[in-house]
Amino acid sequence: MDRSWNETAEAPEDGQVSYRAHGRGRSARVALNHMTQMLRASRYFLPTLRENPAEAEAPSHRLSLRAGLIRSVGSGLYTLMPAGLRAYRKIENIIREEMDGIGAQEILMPLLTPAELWQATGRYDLPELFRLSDRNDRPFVLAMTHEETVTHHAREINSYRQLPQTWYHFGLKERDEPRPRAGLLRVREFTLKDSYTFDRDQAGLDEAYAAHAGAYRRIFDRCGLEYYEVESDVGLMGGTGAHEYMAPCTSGENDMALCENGDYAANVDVATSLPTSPTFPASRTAPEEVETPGATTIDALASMLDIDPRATSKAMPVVGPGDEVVLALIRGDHRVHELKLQRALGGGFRPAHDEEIHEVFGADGGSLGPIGIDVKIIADEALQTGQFVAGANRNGFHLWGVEAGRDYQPALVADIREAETGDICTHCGGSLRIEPAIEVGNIFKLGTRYSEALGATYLDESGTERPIVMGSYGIGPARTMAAVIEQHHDDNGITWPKAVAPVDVQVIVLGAAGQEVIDMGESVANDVHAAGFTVLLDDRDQRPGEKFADADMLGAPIRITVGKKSLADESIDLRGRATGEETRVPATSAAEEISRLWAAVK
RNA sequence: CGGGACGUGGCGCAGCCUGGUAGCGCACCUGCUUUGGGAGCAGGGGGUCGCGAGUUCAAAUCUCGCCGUCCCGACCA
Repeated sequence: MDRSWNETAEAPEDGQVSYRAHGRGRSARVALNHMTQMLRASRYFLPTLRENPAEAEAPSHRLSLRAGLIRSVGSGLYTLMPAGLRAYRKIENIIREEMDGIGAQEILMPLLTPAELWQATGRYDLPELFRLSDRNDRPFVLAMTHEETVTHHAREINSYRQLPQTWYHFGLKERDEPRPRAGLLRVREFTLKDSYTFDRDQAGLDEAYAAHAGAYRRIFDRCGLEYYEVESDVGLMGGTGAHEYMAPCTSGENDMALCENGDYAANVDVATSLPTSPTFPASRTAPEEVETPGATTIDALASMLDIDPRATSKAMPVVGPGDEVVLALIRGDHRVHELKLQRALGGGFRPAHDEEIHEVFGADGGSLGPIGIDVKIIADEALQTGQFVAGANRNGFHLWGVEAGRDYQPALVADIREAETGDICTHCGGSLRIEPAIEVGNIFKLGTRYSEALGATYLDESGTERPIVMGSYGIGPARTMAAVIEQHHDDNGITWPKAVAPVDVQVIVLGAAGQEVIDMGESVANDVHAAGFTVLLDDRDQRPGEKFADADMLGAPIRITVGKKSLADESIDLRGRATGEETRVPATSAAEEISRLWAAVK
């Protein structure tokens, strides 16, 4: 068998009893994993749209609505319609197989959760958390993730002999998102495959983590997704390491830095890179004042002095932790990355107000610099070498030749700038580019935060009580489905990878061509179905154009056309959705030809 | 939470400025013709114009309030 792996169990030669799904009183073909079916468009609820829905902009959002895969119930709330659920189940099955493959055990935890568990971990007050009460006023939450619940269960683990464990489930999550967007890409309710590992120590966690990374790569590979495994910020959860699986697409919410040579990929929140080198003006032995009337922007300054904007520095006064005014200093052409600066400051910050700036610097924004002031300076790494033109802290003036270490002493030199396209890869010297991507999965070394908070401990060989070392891992199957659509579509609709397509083959019977053509279409569809494929037979009384358009929209990997022409020479037309290649084959060899073509399509 | 836009049959929209019969295209139902890339003709069904107040003889239209939706940003275990 050269079909995708999860389908061997459904092949006709497996000897299973075959039922037929459609039509009362008839039989449906049932297999262990999922059914291959013979679906009839005349009876299948596939509400395709002829026009673009006004509310949908992202390609996956637009196409899932137009192909009849999803319908909205409210902001960030979607129903998967029959065809949408079929694709979703394909992805779910792939995930389940790979999780089982690394020895993970499937469980199912409730959505409704006693508030105590969340109070115990200090997460009860998260703004995204839906809170509610029962009739006796007992507080509950709708789980937005299941660390609390799973750790509650891990309290039953007592001995090192019971470790390691890996548990997973496909569970609903509820999140009061500030802004749901783009169809399935960011929603308020969704099913997450979340898994949790329990180990004795960091080494065990490292192993579990690596196993998950392997499984995740296989999952996304099988789904036909282009993705990058990138280091990510451990965020508010703390923890000792994390990666995200990022699928590049125009609708992506995160920016990634990618090396042209493929040896570096990171979320810009944590990306490190080297800036391109400026062309410096003649160096000075000491800072030298220059009049720059009205030049309060880097562009204006650079053109007035006729210098490379990269040879300037830019000052951003902020009020950091402890209400202290701090000067963040970066190169003129760079942008401060807020999260990085926040990490360097050790807490949140806000831009300083105009009055605060004037009081501390004696000058206004646009003329600020690091010299002659009594303020803590955080300088970006890019300013370490070279002489830069900096603000003089005197309106209308700048300084030539300002050098870190010689002319001012930064309290801290740190990477606080946004990586940008054109930066140099620290690994290989290649060129980096920035691309948007959507996060389809993440893996996270939690450590002992939850086990300590909830008292999930075990006794080691020496009888010492230790907290269980945990990891958590998530994949959103519906978001993955949306990401697949983002990456696999054209002007006419979705071009599904075969492993996740809602149906394998669509058979179009053209027009009211008469009973003979209909019979031929039925016969071909039955043959192909019997060969182990899910078939959608378009037996509707519709115009050819509409049937072709719907077929393109839904995007089954292979389309078969049966029409008048077929009667003449007993032939049918096979067309690959993604390639558009069409071939004419004898109708009697349909099943055989489809199997052959199937092996070739992606 | 800040900024912007929108809410009128299932879908896409016009009408609103300048108050007076709720309209168009698609879809839907019936009949006839048609059928290899979203048909034609004829007939037909379907709308508390988001909700609530107010102004007015009269409100889809003007005023105020609320709700909802989308987009940008902030945020995002």
